[in-house]
Amino acid sequence: MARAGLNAERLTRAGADLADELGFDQVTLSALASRFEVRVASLYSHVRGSADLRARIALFALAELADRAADALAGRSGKDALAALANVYRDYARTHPGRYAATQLRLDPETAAASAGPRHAQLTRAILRGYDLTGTDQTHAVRLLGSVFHGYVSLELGGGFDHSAPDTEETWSRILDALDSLLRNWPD
Amino acid sequence: MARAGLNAERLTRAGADLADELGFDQVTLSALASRFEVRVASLYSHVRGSADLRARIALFALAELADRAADALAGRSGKDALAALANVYRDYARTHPGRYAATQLRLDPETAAASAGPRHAQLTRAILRGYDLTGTDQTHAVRLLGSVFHGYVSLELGGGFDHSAPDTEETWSRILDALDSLLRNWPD
DNA sequence: GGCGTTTGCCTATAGTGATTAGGCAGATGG
DNA sequence: CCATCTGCCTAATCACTATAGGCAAACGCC
Repeated sequence: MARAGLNAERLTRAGADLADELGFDQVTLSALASRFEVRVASLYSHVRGSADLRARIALFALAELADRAADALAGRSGKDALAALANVYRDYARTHPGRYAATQLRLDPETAAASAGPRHAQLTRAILRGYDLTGTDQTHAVRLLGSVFHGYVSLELGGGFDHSAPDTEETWSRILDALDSLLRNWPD
Repeated sequence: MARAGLNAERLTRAGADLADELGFDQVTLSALASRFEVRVASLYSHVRGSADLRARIALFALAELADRAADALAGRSGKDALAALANVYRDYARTHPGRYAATQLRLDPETAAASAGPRHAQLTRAILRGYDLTGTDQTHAVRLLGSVFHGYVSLELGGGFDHSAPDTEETWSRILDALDSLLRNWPD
């Protein structure tokens, strides 16, 4: 019987594709097995089960997103950097909704700490070098930016802004203006 | 055989409780049936199935949350109103994580339009009366506030702010200060 | 109070996905 | 070239969803 050449990484990537096509919660071992024309039980040699697969997809997506963010930030600063990072998140969510949904999976503490999650915080913090924030205000600002990016993107993706004018493109650009202005005039 | 007195509303409320206890995606007809000491098939007389139950829980939670928001806003304006609304969302998510997760369920367009979703937008817009924003800037600000509230609350709930100092209480209060300041000095 | 109708909850059955145990054969290495 | 390993298999079990059809409790009417 011909071997399919499965391994955890190929399964994870295929699972991520499946997530983008069907939605993250439609990622099943059955669907994945069909894709490789293999029996479901065969997957258990490579991943521990359904939960493990999802966690792997989440880690993969977090890392991929952090890589794109790092690329986008290279050579930029100030508002330019702010917009670049924000757009990476938004574009990623729009082009890879399943992968983006995966990044929101709750990981257990050790896994989360070893994930690319902290890199995201670092990248956001890097943006603040172009602004005049010190001490704990930096952390507050990192959290605010994370909240806005994640909140906006997930509301837009979830259709929360449908059925209301004006279009989201304009709002997005005005929000970036507002954040830039806020960071330049951060209140004590 | 004694009747259990089931109906859609009791099932929805019990489902919401189940969501808070086990997580929204652990809400199953099986678990709900056990809770009422009834067979799973019996639930189908009251809800169309699992998806219908989840949608009902989502609508219930959206309405409950809008009611609390409306209560909290009564008699307040300016930053006082901003903080009151923000805290309603945050407190709801912390005390009722399953219900809060339910509010993020993607509803089909007609259902969404008939839900309490638009009321949330209206309540947020009401806050802006205390600030000097006109025309489309109001909509942009509504979306920004929605993004921050939802983003912060879901990151905090998802553990995204664990393992990093300072505590989230301080960040939350500083974010409210920052939003108030931003709304008072909204850039053109 | 009896009686027909409604309706609430039941049993039975079937389909899908997750998971584990154990087997066979293709790949690998001395 | 044979022993071992390992990749994928079949088979079986369990949980949840869903539908069809049945029985009896509740209800309304006289």
